[in-house]
Amino acid sequence: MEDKNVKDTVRQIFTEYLNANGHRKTPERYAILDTIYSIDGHFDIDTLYSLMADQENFRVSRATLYNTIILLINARLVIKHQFGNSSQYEKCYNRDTHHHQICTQCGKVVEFQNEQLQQAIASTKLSRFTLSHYSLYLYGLCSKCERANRKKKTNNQSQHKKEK
Amino acid sequence: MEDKNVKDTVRQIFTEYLNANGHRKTPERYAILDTIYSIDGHFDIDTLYSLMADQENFRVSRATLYNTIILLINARLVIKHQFGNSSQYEKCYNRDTHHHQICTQCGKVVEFQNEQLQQAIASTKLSRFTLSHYSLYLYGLCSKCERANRKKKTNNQSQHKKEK
DNA sequence: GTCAGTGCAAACTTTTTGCAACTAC
DNA sequence: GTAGTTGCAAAAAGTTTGCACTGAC
Repeated sequence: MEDKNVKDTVRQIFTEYLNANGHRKTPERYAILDTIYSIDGHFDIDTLYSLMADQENFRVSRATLYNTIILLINARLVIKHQFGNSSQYEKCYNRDTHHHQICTQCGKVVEFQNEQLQQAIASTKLSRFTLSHYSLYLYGLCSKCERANRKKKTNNQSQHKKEK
Repeated sequence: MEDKNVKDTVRQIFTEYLNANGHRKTPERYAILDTIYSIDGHFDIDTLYSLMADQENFRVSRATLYNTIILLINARLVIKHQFGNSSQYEKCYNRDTHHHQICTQCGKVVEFQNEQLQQAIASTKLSRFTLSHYSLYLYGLCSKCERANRKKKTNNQSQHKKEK
């Protein structure tokens, strides 16, 4: 039931945000918010689009998704990431701060937490800037790809020898 | 002349990279590398394209720019960022590690350095992952936009009062 | 001489925009 | 009733791809 509470809370936050900014409270907007808060991890617009069509049987256009997600970002209920080709989003209310570890080869994204890192970032003094949120992306090779590369390299070398 | 040295060095690193991977050493590739290393800060493909056309009077197609920049990334001479709409790149040889402060309103990007942050990130223990590089983006409002917003908000409120 | 690399244009993908229809207020 | 929203389709923006030609090896 924890989950239901979160959904109710974010709906309320969204309502307040819409009121405060003179936006209308349309069913589309709430349906989008609900769907997003039932997704774990990252998603892009296309995934969200299919998900809503399939599960919620509430069809919204892509244009509306783009419009609404901007509102949700401003309401601090969603954050936007930009790894890979398309923008990725994720819910951010009641979520622990986390960082992203991205494999430059296979594109796999792993989230991790690190108290010390968070602390270091939060305590950074910024001049003439009001921090709202941050993203830390660590790029590198996941163990799987690293192993694959080692294997490939060995093969290449033996091939080179053969050629010569 | 420091600058010339850097350009020579990166050209050499690139040559080694191309040799090691069986790629050809075309004039286009070196012209692109040279142009990139004469740019301070970030650039996108389009900027690079115009810059080469205007200044270096060496015309290369966008396709070649995309191809070459992938090689440069692999050679660790360029890194890729993804804020805003188009991918941003920057040279990375002989540059101090720095972080990015991005205004969510006007899109302005400011670089800054912070020893403590760097240390914290570098010393983070990662499981099953080989770190190659990282990006820290701090999102928020620059002082200019913040001031503008305050002004706007005040105006809106007085307008509301009038309407009522 | 060969094949990787290039330029060009077309294709593709993601996001934005213009406009008519709709509906929350 | 009216102005903010929506859906749709077209357009824009960024990137990738196919193909014929070129030039590095």
